[in-house]
Amino acid sequence: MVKIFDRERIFRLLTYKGILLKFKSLGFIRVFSDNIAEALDISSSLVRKDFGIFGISGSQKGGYHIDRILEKINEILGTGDLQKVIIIGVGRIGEALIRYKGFENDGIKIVAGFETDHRKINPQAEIPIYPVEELRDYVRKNSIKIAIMAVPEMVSQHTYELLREAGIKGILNFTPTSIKSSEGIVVNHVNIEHELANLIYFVNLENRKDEDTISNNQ
Amino acid sequence: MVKIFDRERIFRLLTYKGILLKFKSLGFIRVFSDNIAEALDISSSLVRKDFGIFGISGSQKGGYHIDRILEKINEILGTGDLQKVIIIGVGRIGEALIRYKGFENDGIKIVAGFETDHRKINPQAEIPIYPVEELRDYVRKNSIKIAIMAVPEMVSQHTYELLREAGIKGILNFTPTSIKSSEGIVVNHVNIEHELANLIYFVNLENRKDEDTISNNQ
DNA sequence: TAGATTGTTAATCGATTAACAATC
DNA sequence: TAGATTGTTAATCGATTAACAATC
Repeated sequence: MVKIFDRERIFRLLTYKGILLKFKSLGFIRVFSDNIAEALDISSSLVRKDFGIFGISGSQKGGYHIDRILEKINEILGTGDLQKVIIIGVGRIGEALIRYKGFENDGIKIVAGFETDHRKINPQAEIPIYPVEELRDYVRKNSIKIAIMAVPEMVSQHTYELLREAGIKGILNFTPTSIKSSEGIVVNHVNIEHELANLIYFVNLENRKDEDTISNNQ
Repeated sequence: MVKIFDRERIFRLLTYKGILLKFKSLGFIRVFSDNIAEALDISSSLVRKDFGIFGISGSQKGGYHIDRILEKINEILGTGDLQKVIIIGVGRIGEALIRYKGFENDGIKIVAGFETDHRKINPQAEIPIYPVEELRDYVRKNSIKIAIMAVPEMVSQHTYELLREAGIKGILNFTPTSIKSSEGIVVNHVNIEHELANLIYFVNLENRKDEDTISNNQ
């Protein structure tokens, strides 16, 4: 049986990975749940609970072996064989992502981009840009499962259909449109407007709290 | 007293806003909690509960007035006066964000960028790019509270200190480094690697579940 | 041994959902 | 009136935390 972990826990696993790599680079071999907790501003109970759930064990004397945790995390995440990802829509954001180095840490590689604007097509580039017409064939030939969607809002629904028909199983959606994911397709959203608006809300809240405090003192 | 809503609820509020603007553009004047729930794949109980918490009321006959919900949402979010945001780090991602139109919907405007690379400085541009040395003055003179951090990972901690000293109150962090937010500063992370890795996990999970099903049938 | 940490259980907390009375 | 929807209460669910026995 495959255990199913929820989104938050998996995110936390990725955060553990990050901080453990940092600890490792600083020369540490082992960590206590407390070290991780403090670095990430969570409780050590939660760290131990997570590790328990993920089947990561330590010892009462020396805590946890960093390398052993990392191995286990990679195993759970299925890191190992390189994950090939394509980008559909090579505008500003698409291009920024294509050029972005640093996915390699997690065994992720962006292998191609797809565009409707013919001026951007460039099959000879290091990361080739193909016309969207070739999407379907490319996805099948290279058994691509993951796509990043970075097209204009207007065509997002249509693009979703294209990806679905091409056989894509997971989409990271940079479009502001919320897409109802259908049968067997996972869609995750990255909505920068919402992130900003959320941040602004909490910053203004701090202000308002301050004002409250002041008026309460009067 | 200022009510404090949690992160998830505020995000949902933003999603409500999006779908309601869509409904409105389709000519609708009113909605039922059910319409919203179905469009967003959540329960109508939750929609009504949220609305109750946010002080949005409707009628048993005609549901909710879209415009009235939108007004209330904007009121809660504090939309109205334009929110000025700066970007520190004008690399690929920073540049993509600077050029990105579409924040205006939420009353957000990127007003300036800051860079260490002198070749990128351009104070005459539509959205001017200044040297980081001018950050502090600019932030104070223009009472900027929000910054987007899009610098290389190596300098993220240092950049955080710069922003804090300049008086920034909220940071949207595009860096993979997890920053422990200190006194009175809100830090939100956008970690595209993690988003991708998370997506990949869930897609692979679907596969593994399928395999399980097959092997169970044998 | 004394002290510290893991692993785990039980308690707590909070968010979502179900259900339904009140209302139009 | 009959039917449908809101608003709200109580039930459920699940995740986090506190606490502590077991262990090194």
